[in-house]
Amino acid sequence: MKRDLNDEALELVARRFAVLGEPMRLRLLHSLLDGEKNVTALVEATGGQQANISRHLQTLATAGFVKRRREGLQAFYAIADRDVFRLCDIVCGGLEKHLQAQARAIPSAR
Amino acid sequence: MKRDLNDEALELVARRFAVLGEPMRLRLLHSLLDGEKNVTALVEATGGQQANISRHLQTLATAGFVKRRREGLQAFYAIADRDVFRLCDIVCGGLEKHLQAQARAIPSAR
DNA sequence: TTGGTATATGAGCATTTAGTCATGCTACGA
DNA sequence: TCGTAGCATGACTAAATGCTCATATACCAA
Repeated sequence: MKRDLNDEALELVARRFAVLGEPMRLRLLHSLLDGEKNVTALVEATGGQQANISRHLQTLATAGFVKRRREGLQAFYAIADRDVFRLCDIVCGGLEKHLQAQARAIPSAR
Repeated sequence: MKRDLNDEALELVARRFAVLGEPMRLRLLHSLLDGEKNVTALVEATGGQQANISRHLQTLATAGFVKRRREGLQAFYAIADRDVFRLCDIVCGGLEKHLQAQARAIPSAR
């Protein structure tokens, strides 16, 4: 099944992958596995700086991976698209296969 | 199901996403959908520069998404991990949902 | 109104990375 | 052996991006 592949769509798809291509953002998504949290809680959970966490959350929200809910002073973030975990599972699976293949290629490392 | 989340694994997973986070690399993978191709063919198919294509292929190969086969003067590349298309399908699906949600949020754009 | 709290954001620096040019390397044919 | 074709890679530039500091904004309580 050949997909229509115009430049704009390609950029959008690549952009979504790129958003997931940052360890801190994956860490944030992981922290949100057990439900929504406010920024302060995410700062503590990830050990990052508040400004940085806030920016990453903005990036994740813009891409639609998380959603934001304001409640008074606080902003609560939650997973908006659970497909993100299917993606991570597939990547992790591929990663395992790849690392095993590398291990086979370098027997001394086994 | 909580995953063990050490920094190293996180970097590896993020790295794999990041590799898919470039339009030209997605274009290359797409070009390889119908079977292996040599570098020259991929240069023509994507309209890129030879040096750049070669670098992107290197990146894809290091991540294990494509494999390389030398035959005389030529280097043939082929998809090594078809899961990459499952990933793209999920991202495309999420992208559609996200764009539709944005469209609903900005009725004038409909 | 004043002060404090939670989050967002402007500005700047540092790092990474895509792209390009030139060149190197390897295999092959004459 | 010499020349050429196909591909890889060193060196460089430009752009994008993550991070941090300081500050702005929004909200709440006294």
